[in-house]
Amino acid sequence: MRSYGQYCSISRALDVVGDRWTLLIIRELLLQGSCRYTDLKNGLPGIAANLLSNRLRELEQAGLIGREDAPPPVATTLYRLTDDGLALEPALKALGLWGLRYMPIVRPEDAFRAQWLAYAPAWFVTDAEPDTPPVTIQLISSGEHAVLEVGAGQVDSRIGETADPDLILDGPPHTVLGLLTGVITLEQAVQLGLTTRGRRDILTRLQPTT
Amino acid sequence: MRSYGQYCSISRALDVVGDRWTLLIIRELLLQGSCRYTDLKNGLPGIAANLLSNRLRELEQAGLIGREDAPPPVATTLYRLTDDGLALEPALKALGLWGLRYMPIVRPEDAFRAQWLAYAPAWFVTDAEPDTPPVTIQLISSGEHAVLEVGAGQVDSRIGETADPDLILDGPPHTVLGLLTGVITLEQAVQLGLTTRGRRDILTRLQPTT
DNA sequence: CCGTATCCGTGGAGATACTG
DNA sequence: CAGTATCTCCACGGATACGG
Repeated sequence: MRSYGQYCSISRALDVVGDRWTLLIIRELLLQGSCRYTDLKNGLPGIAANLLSNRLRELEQAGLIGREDAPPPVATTLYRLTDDGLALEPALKALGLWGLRYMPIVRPEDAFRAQWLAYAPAWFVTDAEPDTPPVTIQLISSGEHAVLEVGAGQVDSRIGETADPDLILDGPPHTVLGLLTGVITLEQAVQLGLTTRGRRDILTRLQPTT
Repeated sequence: MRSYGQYCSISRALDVVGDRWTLLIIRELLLQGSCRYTDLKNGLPGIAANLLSNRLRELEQAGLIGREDAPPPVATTLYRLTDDGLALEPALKALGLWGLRYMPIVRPEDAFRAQWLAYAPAWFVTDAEPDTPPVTIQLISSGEHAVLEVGAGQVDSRIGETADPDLILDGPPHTVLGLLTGVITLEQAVQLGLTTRGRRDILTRLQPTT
């Protein structure tokens, strides 16, 4: 990217990560951890193959990511964030928190991935009842699955399914995420197509970051 | 900007502010407050005039900035951030904090402005001795002037000059900002061209955000 | 003087096809 | 699977000219 040519830490940051797609590549590496080219491409629907290659090379030169050879069975290249790359997490969180205001806008053609279903509650929601026994919530949306573990004041998440969750939330992405992040009420979510099964009462534990 | 087409709050945020120059325009409006086209152009060295016009129009449509007519004497248009625009401050702070790691890299041709000298200590430094009487530091660098007020656990700043500061720091941008943000020591700063006048001892109050 | 509009050269983005 | 090569096209940047 062409430098802004300004002695300011914001413009210096954007000199490095201000290019199109760059911060989303960092996002995927944060969410997925060490992963392959194909995993990245899959987590970045819409990116061109050559652009992903270019960005990975640039990010490696900038020292934000590293490549390593995967263990024998697979024998491919794995990409992972360096410490400098990991240090972008607070910036991505702040940007994502700001972006929540646009999540009620529905664009049916938008792509959706399980890891995006998982990270939003983990990053933007806390457990308001730390002394109550932990509970598990199964999230289902657009065929993507994620599991929330709510307890000890924390909300943890992972992609996938769990047996015997305390609550199942199933509906279009904007209903599940809108409910969890506090931009719509349970009644509105149900109206918009959310179905629930299990202990609806535990939803009161979820406290969105403001 | 072309949408990323992903249902994720980070990509939604970047759909709005991910274009080149956009976040730097927000930065200037945050630092300068309500200001004129020319003030923005001056705070964004390197931007093309048409691009600034386009971005201002896009940002207005996105609801991040508003225009208002200035009071009679000047009779020009003033631009200011809306609440949605102001809400980007935490994201810019997080990005700027990350970008500090690149500030020791000296690029002599970089532009420099008083407001960038002012915001960095206010955003990234705290007062480690809240119960000690407040002190004033005059910063001078590349012909730009800023004043720091350190006290009550806070660091406030403004552009300009003050009479009778407790300390004057004068030197190249990377020495003044490097010293204040804790990336170099006083000895290193002096070695790199910083000159001081007054109470050097008050520098120990300044505690960089990690 | 303030702000916008136009023209043009260059480079990055995007789509597709292809290869080890 | 993991990229590379090629092509088209738009966005950016720079200069300049224009309207309030």
